[in-house]
Parts: sequence; structure tokens; C-alpha cells
Amino acid sequence: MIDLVQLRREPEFVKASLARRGVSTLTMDEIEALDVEHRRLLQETESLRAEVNELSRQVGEAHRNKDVATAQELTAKSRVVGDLERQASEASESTGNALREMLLMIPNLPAPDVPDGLDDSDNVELRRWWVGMDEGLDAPTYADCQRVPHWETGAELGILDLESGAKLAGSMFPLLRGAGARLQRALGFFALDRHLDAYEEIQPPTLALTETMMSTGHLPKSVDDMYSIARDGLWAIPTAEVPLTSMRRGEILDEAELPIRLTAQTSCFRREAGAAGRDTRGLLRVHEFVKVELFNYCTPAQADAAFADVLARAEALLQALGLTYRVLLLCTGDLGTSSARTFDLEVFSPGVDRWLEVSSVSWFGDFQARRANVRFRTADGSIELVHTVNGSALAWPRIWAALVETYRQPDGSVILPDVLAPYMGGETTISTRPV
RNA sequence: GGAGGGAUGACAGAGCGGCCGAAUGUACCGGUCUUGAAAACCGGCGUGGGCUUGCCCACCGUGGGUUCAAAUCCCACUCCCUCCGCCA
Repeated sequence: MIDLVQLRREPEFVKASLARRGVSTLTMDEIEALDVEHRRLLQETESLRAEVNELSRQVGEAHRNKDVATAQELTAKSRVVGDLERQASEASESTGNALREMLLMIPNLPAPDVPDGLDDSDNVELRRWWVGMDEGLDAPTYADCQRVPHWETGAELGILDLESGAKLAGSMFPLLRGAGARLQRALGFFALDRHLDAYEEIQPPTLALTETMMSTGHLPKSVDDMYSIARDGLWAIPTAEVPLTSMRRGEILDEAELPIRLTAQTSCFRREAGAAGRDTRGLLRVHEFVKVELFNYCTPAQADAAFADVLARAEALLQALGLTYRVLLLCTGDLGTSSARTFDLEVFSPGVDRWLEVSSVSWFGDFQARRANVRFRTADGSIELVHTVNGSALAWPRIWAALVETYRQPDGSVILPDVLAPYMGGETTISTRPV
């Protein structure tokens, strides 16, 4: 949620920032008007309530003095004022609700260095990395045997079974088997082990309350992209960011315990309602996938370092796996609702000949913390909202795809990078002939 | 799923419908005393909101209700504990 106090203090700046992301100034004018009206009604309500409180106090006093006549007179008076108070507070409440509903739909202010743009074509590529680049290799090259899409290799090797997944849950629910399943497990173990030097490992629930989904900004705005378990009032999480952000919801943290760094590998569920029919082949876009998430609660002063840390960890994994990737700075048009600044990491998939998003590293400022009401007490005793930072490291199905394509051999087998050997029982070759 | 008990400030723990935002203790912060520390004593010590910055309003698990007035009475729900049933 944006800061209403900031909107009052510097309305022009807030409106200009939001206009960059397509929020109409008229909408913001409406919010401002509602805010003014709400405060007017609030004052009216509170002064009437103060009057009722005072009259009630006098009633009590009269009773103690056995002054029945005065007590009755004051009770009658208080009843009248109480009716007025009820009317005022109903008006105030409905105005407040209208204001809150609008505010919940307003996205975060983009950071000043976020470029303007309409969609992903306006994102800015910051850098690329490929194996051999550090040794002077100008560009990665790919042999014909690497130009085979992972769904073909996956079927050939019996490690990706899209038909079975579709039979169980419908299309875009893949099923991994054998070495393919083990590869995804290996990736998760590999990544988590590398994060445990600084991050606490969490296994959160993968269903969440509406309130939990509100805190990160996934509801109400992105309701069509979420799976719901209506009967129990629960939602399937689209990312571990959802439970991790709410883990300390409503708490006042000690500055000394910040940054709090959490990591979790969970299933992530996405209806992909807006992307129906696009990029649906193989593992390019799926409804359920496994991802390791890195998360930080931090002070505003720590936010830059936290962001850099998450990004560095995601990049380090990609480099360790030997995958070509690029780093993008998202433009205003491609930024998620809650984010002030996001870097996307995309791996190159030689078999499909496309870049695939495998991580999104975001700084949310205090936007999510305001919704989740997570604050910290500074050394001098004042209380401030924390900042939240998170990023994937990494989302596995697309990494799986890039690995199977990048490491495909002329004989059709796949030889995985050595870093995964300890997690694959020492066996890095996947071939049709069982070993 | 069934039966019972509980939910109050950082923690423990009081609280006859009115003078209760809330006793008391611990913890914490400041001071006196002390060479220093401890002890003792004194003072402070929740969060949010509004505006006329001095006041007002809200908050005792959550939501509703009764009342001039609710931490206190009534209803529903949530969570925790104990027991029974079922079960990975």
C-alpha cells in the first residue's frame, strides 16, 4: 500500500510517479477527495463520541450521588447524542472502506531509476553472462545437438511425461520421472545448501489465508491468477514470498535482529489466466512449479545490500550451473504491483532459442510492510516500517529445460554439470540406457 | 468430528457494567547511593489515528449484539491446552 501521508504531503510527486505506471491522475484525485471526506467524518464522529463518553461519566457520577432525576435527564440526552454518533460513524466507516478499497488497487511507486515503458519490450538489458566469457569468449555457441527442445529430449529419455501430468491435473501440469524428477530434487538441495550460510530455511504452508495474500499485494488485484480453495477460504500460494512476508505480520521487530533472511523451497501455483495459450509447450509455462525463494526483512538502510545479495546469489547459481543468462531492469510497464524495482534473470534455452525468466529480484520498499504491518524499533526507540526484498534462486522447471538442452550430447544423452553430482548420487549422465 | 478449559501490555498475572488504557510483579530505560557492581530507593516504560500540539478518539483473540456506559453481559467465529474418535 502506498503511503497516504506522503500523498497528502507531496501529491504532485506521488501522482507523477504513479502516472509512469499508468495510474490515472483522476483516480488519485478521487482518493485524495475521499481522504479529506473521511477525515472530516472521523472528526465529527470522534467529537460526538467524546460527548457521549463525557455524558456517560456524568451519569455514573449522578448514580453514585443517588441523584436519580439528573441521571435520567443525562441518559436521555446521551441517547440523542449517541444516535447522531452512530450516523456519523456509519458514514465515516463507509467512506473509509471506499478509500481502503481504492488504495489496495494502487501499485507501488516505481524507483526513480526504473525506466519508463509499456511492456516487456521496454525492459533494459544490463548484462549477459556465458561460459567462457571471463576467459575472453565473445559469445556462446551452440551445436546442433543442443538445438533440440527439452520436451523432445525429455520424452526420448523418459524423464518428462507431459501426457501423464495432463491426465492427472490438465495441461500445463508437468510430471517429471526418474532422473528428471531426481534432477529437480538435486537442484533444490544444491541451491538451499548454498544459501544456508546466511539464510534460515523455512518450510511454510503452501495454502494461505486471504489476509496473507493481501499483504504481499497478490490480492485483490491479481485474483484471476490465483487458485482458490473456496470452501476453506484459502488460496494456493503463487510464490513462497507470500508466506514469508506474512511470517512476522503485525510484529514490531528489534533493529538488532535485522536483516532477517529466510529461504524456502515450495510449490508455486499460477492460473496464468492472462497468458492462456502462450508459451505453453513443455516446461515454458506451467501451473505448478517448484522454486527456491530468498527473502529479507530489513531496514531501509540495509535494502540496497539485501537486493544485491539476493541478485548475486541467483547469478552465482546460474554460473555454477554453466547456463547463459542475462539481467534485465524491468520498465514501469512490466513491474509487479508491489515492486519499486525489479531485476529479472533470464536463461538462454538453446533448444527453444529463447530467453526464459527464472528469477525476479524485487525491492518493495515499505509497500508490503505497510499492508502486513511489519515494523521495527530503532535504537532510539522510534518505530518504522521495515523494507522487504525477495527473489527467486531459482525457479526449477525452466532451469531444468535449459540444462537438458544446453548439456545434450550428440548421442542424445544429457551430461549434467559436476556441481550436481553430489545430489545425483554421483551420476551426472542421463541416457536412455539405464546405468 | 465430539466434550471441556483458556485467550488482558515484552513476560507473568489481577480486574463487583461507570472514577479501567487497565492493579501488582518481573524485565527494560533514567536517577540517587557506591571506588565499581549488586541490593535498596525514586522516576519512566503499549500501539495506532485525528486536529485547533493540547486535547480528543480507538484498541483487553476476531466480528456482531445489549446498554446512557462493556476488558467485564449475550451470540458467532478463530487460535491454544486437555480428553475421546479417526489418521500420514
